Parts: sequence; structure tokens; C-alpha cells
Amino acid sequence: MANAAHAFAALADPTRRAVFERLARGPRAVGELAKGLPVSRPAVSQHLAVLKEAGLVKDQADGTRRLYRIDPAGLGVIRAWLDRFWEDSLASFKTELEAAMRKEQRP
Amino acid sequence: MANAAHAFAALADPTRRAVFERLARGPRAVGELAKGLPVSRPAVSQHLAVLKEAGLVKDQADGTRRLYRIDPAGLGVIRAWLDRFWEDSLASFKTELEAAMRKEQRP
DNA sequence: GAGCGGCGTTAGCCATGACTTACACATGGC
DNA sequence: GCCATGTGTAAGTCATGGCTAACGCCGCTC
Repeated sequence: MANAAHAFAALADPTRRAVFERLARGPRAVGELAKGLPVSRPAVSQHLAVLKEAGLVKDQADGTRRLYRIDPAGLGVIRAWLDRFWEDSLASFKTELEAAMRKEQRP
Repeated sequence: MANAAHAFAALADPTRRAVFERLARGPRAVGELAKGLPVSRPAVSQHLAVLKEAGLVKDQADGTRRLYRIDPAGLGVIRAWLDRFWEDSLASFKTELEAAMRKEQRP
């Protein structure tokens, strides 16, 4: 749980991204989230379970309700994956560029 | 094309991430990529089309072959989405913290 | 131009998952 | 204790998409 695969899969769904973006504006309960979305409450609950599994949200009991908030861990995983990847691709570009320059130098 | 939705959907698939990670080590042809993957060549071709649609890779004709390389645009879209989101969630955390401190101050 | 290697595309199959309905459980107030 | 509220879970349906097999197109080489 909380690896890049889960994070990307979780954010691939439009409804899940909508839920996630609402939570970015502050903690919300499940029914509260479902109220502003075109899907049923159980659907939102299932999406929240996926987001929680991916480490993107955290839940907290509040009486009969259950408050969900964003968990920075999931975002950190994506950022780390992206950073490592960016370095790799930049290194690759550098290699290509050097090869092209060598070829240019010895035609 | 090349929005956050396409990018996340593209990177959600494991095979597509594998293809993308191979391309990070340098440009490759389609058959060359399929050779080291447990799927057929047409499958890789379809995945590359999705990655291209998402702005994550670029293609370049090379005789009968077709070289694919990473396109920084797609990674940039994800990074931008992540940065904006990070700020939002951090702002949310700050708001919560301030509210908690006010409640602490006036119990 | 005939043969060949490398890719993209289509059709179809099949597994995954998103959704709803219905049900079961926990908490709070009367 | 009892009902209402809020939520998670199970079963079932349906659409999406990843995969393969088969085909057609385009460059290269002889």
C-alpha cells in the first residue's frame, strides 16, 4: 500500500479525483461528499476506501460520521516517483545530446 | 490531450508504466520494447498510442522502425497538478491548525 | 518489382472495476 | 430500550479497456 502503482490507479478515476479535490479544501464526511457528486453514497465510500488504501486520504471517526482528510503520504509517493523519473529522463536526454554532438564532430 | 486526467489514466496501467520506464533509459523501437515484456507487439503499440495521446512520449520515424522517446510535457502536467494540489492541501492543513489553536486558546 | 521486416489497426474475447440496491452495524438523542 | 442518522459491506449488473490474432500499409534491399 502507498506505492506509486496504487496512487496512480487511484487517481486515474475521474470520480476519485473529484473526491480528492474536494478534500483538498478541507475535511469532509462521506454523505457530505456524496451530496455534491453524481454518484451514490456507497460509491463514494468505496472510492474513499481505494484512496485510503493508496495512502492518499486518512479517516477519523466523529460520532456517527466519519471525517476524511488528505494524507500527504500518497502525494509524496507520486512526487518521489516523478522526481526520480525526471532525473532519469534528463540523464537520457543528456546522453543522446552527447552522442549527437560526437556524431556531429566526426561526420 | 496532455491534461492531468489523461496522464494519470495512462500511468495507471502496469504495462504502460513498464514501457514508460524503459523509455526513460533511452529511445527504443516498438519491437525492441515488446521483446522484454510479457505482452505482444500490438499491445505495446496500443499502449504507446495511449502514452502519446497523454503527451508522455513522442514518436519519430526511422526507416521501417519507429523510435519512441519520453516527452517531458506529460511529466510537466503531472508535476503542475501535484504542485497546485500540494499548495491547496497545505493551505487546508494550515486552516485546520489555526482553527485547532483557536479552540485550544478558548476552551 | 518482388520479397521482407517493422508497425499500426481492426475485431473480438474476456477480465477488471465502477455503480446501484439492499442489508448489517455503530453512535446519539428521545 | 428504541428509533433515526451515518456509514461500511455484499451481491449483482453493466460498461470500460487490455489483450491476442489477423490483416494491411510502408520502407528497405536485392
